[in-house]
Amino acid sequence: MCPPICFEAQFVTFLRQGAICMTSETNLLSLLERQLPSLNKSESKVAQAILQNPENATRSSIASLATLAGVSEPSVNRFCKKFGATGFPDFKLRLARSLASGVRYVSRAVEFSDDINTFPRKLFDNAISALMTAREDLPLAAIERAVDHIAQARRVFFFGLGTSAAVARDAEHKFFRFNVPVSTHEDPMMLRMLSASGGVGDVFFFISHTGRTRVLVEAAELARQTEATVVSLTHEDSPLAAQSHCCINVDVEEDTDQYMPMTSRLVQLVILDVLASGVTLRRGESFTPYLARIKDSLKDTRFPTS
Amino acid sequence: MCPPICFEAQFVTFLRQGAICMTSETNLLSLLERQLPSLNKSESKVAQAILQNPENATRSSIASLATLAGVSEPSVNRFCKKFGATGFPDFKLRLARSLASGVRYVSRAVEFSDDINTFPRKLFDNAISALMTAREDLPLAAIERAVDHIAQARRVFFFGLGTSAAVARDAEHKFFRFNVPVSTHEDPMMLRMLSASGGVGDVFFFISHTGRTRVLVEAAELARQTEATVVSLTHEDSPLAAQSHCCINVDVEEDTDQYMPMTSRLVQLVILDVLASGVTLRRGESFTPYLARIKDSLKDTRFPTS
DNA sequence: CCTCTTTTCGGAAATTAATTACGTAATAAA
DNA sequence: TTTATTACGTAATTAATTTCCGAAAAGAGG
Repeated sequence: MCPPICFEAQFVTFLRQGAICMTSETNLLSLLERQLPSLNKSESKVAQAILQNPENATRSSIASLATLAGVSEPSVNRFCKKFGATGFPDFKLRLARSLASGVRYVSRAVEFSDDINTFPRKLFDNAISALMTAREDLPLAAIERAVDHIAQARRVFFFGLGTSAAVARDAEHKFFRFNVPVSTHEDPMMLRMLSASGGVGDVFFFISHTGRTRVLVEAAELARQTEATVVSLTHEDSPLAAQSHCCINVDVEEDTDQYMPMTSRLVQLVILDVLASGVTLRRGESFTPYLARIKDSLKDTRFPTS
Repeated sequence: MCPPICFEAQFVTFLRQGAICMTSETNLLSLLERQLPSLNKSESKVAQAILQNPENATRSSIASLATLAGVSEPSVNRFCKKFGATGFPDFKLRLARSLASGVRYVSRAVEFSDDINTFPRKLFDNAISALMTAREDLPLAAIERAVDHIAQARRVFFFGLGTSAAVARDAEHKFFRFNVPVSTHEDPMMLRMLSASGGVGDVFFFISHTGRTRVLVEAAELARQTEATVVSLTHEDSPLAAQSHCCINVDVEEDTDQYMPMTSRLVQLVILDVLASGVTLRRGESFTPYLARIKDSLKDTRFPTS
């Protein structure tokens, strides 16, 4: 057995030989793409073969992949080790995981060269990846405090502008069920006046992707000067967050589509679902008949199921 | 080589022997859990060993897993085949995929016993899984036709009620950018009157989870009697779909949360993103400065980034 | 309770796959 | 041109998986 120092030396050698470091979270596919230019001949053959049909690569043996790439089996093996795997099977496993995470490209903008077969998938990929990222790092403490505030609220106001107005509207459709007066407003004058009118037990819930919209920040300032509680669903490092008693951080990597917000609002919506569920749980099991009654009230508005 | 009939006979035999059918999308972990009671002694040992630490199972060889489960290697192999894999490595791959999808349980409702550490994750899991399911089966043809209609439209009306009203509002915020008059309405009277007022080039876009809301279906009928085009984003087998020239099927497995719609609207939103992107692509690259101008118009409403 | 049938399961061989060792060719450096 | 280094493949080795077959256990019928 080697003493520890020996292992270390081996590891240094290993790095020298060009091992490619990868955090466990990085997507293997995109790593391959990025590294492609820096690989040597046979390695890049292997990389191309894999990228060309990654799904297939996870199913093949080292022999068939080697044939496909036009290299020898040891080359494939070396390739795998270079990318941090212990060997070929391990590499396949990592690859499968990357594929299954479903999001082939970490986050890719739609391009004008895309066609119907590519861009819808990209958009779904982006949406999924945004939710997965958010899931990994949920601000549970803030969520819990927000639930506390809402569950005890006398009134709740949801304020959002632009895309966030739709989110606020959605929130209104959820939270009215809790026996608390809920409203949404978009008129800046109303925002200011309502904010200034806040009192104990009022919750002003601000929704904003940037957290920098003047109208909202100023309304939050006004609300802050009252006895009311200011909750925000926005980016942590923003003027709006600074004005909040409780900020639920939504730090979605900037939307890849340049011209329309896409993914951030999805995360906001799911977090609002979380809050609504949190309040429901707080209300306790005895509350469900009430929710059921609300739901049933819609029965007669629909055509019966055949 | 066997003639086809032989294969078929083999397949029947295979099923007789208790092969467990699994669509490619079902989560392997939950399948294992479900089937656990119906397995025989050694099989259930294997299943338990896997469920107890699935992550570890993907990393072990058939030998170590067999030892861990206290059975022989062939038993593990038979187990794998029973679950549709071609063998142990293939099974590991499927398992890895299931794990990586991150959504351990296909779709689980929040329960009153849940706490802050479990229910937010469940909701995110459900949302992600809904989007992943939808992504696998995108109605591309319908999407393409809808994009055609919208891209050529003279006017577009987005009609949705309840939760779908928020979705419609979101759509409005996207589609106004295309130089086409867009509006959203919730008043049933307005819906009827507007629908009846349709003409060539008008697109009536109905959004509904159930596709059975009377008000919407009736409005669609009225619109259908005009020269206008009726597009719907709803369930394929619904009265609303029946009234549509073009129905984009959203077939999200019924929301697990009993009292509030959760996941279906997310899919609807992303599909609307897809449509908006589709129209943008149709408009061509020369259109982007225009989009940029719209975006820039908001600059002065925000506090500058520090 | 016994016998026969069916199913379950593991041992060992056979097969297949992956890895290592080593040598040659190619490339870069001296 | 020589030497050192890296890149790559053949062949040998090792490991892992699968198949085959028989023994044991569990049920079915008498």
